[in-house]
Amino acid sequence: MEIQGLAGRLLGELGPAIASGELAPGTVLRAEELEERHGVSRTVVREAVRILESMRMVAPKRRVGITVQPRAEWDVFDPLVIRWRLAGADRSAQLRSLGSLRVAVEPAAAALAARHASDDDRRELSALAVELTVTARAADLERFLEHDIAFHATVLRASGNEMFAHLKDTVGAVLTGRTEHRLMPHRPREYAVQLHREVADAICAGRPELAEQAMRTIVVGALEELDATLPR
Amino acid sequence: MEIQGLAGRLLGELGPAIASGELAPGTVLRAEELEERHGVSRTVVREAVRILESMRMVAPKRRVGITVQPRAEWDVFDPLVIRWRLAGADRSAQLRSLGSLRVAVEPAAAALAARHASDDDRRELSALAVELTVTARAADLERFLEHDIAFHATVLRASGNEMFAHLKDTVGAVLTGRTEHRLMPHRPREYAVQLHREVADAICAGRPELAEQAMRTIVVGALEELDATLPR
DNA sequence: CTTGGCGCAAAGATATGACTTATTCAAGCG
DNA sequence: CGCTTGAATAAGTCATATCTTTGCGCCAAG
Repeated sequence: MEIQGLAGRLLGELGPAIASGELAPGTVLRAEELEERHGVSRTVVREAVRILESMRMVAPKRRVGITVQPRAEWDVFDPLVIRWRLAGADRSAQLRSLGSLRVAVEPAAAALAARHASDDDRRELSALAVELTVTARAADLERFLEHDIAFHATVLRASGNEMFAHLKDTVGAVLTGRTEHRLMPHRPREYAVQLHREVADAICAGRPELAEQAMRTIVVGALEELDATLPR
Repeated sequence: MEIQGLAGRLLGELGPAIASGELAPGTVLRAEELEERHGVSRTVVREAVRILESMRMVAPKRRVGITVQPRAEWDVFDPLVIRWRLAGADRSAQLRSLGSLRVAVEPAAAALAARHASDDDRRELSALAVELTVTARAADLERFLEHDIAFHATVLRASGNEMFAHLKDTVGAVLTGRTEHRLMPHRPREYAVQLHREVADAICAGRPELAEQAMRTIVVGALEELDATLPR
C-alpha cells in the first residue's frame, strides 16, 4: 500500500510537513539540503520530490529550487494527501470537505446499490446491519466502528461504480477520525442504527429512492454533528 | 501542469499504455528493459515508475520486476489516470463512471453554491448563462462548449468546497470528450440551455433546492444520453 | 518421496561523481 | 534607462558501483 523504501520514508516526512503547513506554500527547498537533512542520496530525494510533484504539492524549477505549492493546487483527491491533511493541522477543513462529499456521493451510491447489488452484497449488508445493532447496544465502539466502515464500504462497492468504490478508504478514514476524536456519542444513537438498517432493507428490497433517502439522512446527520463539534 | 522532463515523457508513454490495456495487468516489466526501450537512464526510469507506483498502477518487487497492477487498484481519481483512460480503450467505462459522479456531485455543488456563492460568482454565472443561450442559437458548438465548461467550473468553485472545485478539470474533460465524439446533438437542445439558465437564476436568488433540482436534471439527462449512445 | 534449509543469482534500491541544461540576476554596454 | 550578455546556480541526466532483498533450485535429512 505504501510507497516502498527510503523514498517512501522521505515522502512520509515531507508530505505531512507540507500538509500541516509546517512547510508553508512558497517555501523553497533545495535538493541538496534535503539530502543532508534526511541523510539520503540524490536518487531518493528526486524520487520523493517527483511523487510530490505528481500530487502538485511542490514544483521543482531550475535555478530556483523546489517550491511548495499553494493548497489550491494540491491533488486533494489523492489518498495520501487526504491522510496527511487528516493527521495534521487542517483536519477540520478536511473533515468538512469530506463530509460534503459524502453527502453528495453516498446517497447516490445507495440508490445505485439498490439497483445493482449482487445477492452476496445484499446478504452482507443485512448481516452488517445486524452487527451494528448488536455492537451499538453493547456500546462496543471499536467493533461498531469496524462494522460501520464495512457497511459504507459495501454500499459503495455494491453501487457498481468504480469511482464510488474507491472512496471506501476515504470514508473509512473519516469514520475512524470521528471515533478517535470523540466526535461521536459514547454510545451510537439508536436512530442512526435504525437508519442503517433502513438502508440495508431498502437495498435488499431493490428500492432506490428509499435507500437514497435513508442514506442521505445518515450522512447529513453526520455532517451536522461535525459542524456542531468542529472548531470554527 | 505536466510532470517535467524525461520522466514526464516516459510517464506519458507508460501511463497510457497501461491505461489502455496494451500493457495488461500482470505484465512484468524490468527496469533495464525500460531503459533500453526508451533510451533513458536508470534515474529517469525509477522516477517514472515511482510515480506510477504512487498511482497504484505498478508495483515494483525485488527479484521479480515491475508488475502492472489490476485496474481495481488504480487510483481512479488521479487526474492523469482519468485522462489516460479517456484517451484510450475504456473511454466508455470511464465516461459512465464520471457521469454517475457528476450526478452525485454537481447537484450538491449547485445547492451549496446557492448558499455560498460570492457576488462575483453569481454575476459570472448569469453572464455565462447568457453566453450559452447565444452560442446555442448560433449553433457555435466550440464556443458553447467553452462556456459550458466555464459554467460548470464556476458552480463547482462557488460551492465553496475545495474537493468539488477540483473536479472542474474532470468535468471539463467529460464535456470536451462528449462534443469531440459527437455524442451531442449538432445544436445544443433548447431545453438544456433553459436548465442552465434556471441553475444560474436559482443560485443568484439563493434558492438551493431549485438549483439542485435543475442541475440534477441536467446531469441526469447527460448521463442518459451517454448510456443511449455509448457502445455496450 | 517429501521437506526443510542453505546459498546463489537476479532484480530492484541506493549512493555518487561527472556532466548538461535552463534560468535568474546583475554587471556592463549602448 | 534599457537591453544584452555572461556568470553563477540549481535542477536534470547519465553511467557506474555497490548494497539488499528474495525467489528458486539444489541437496541433504527425515
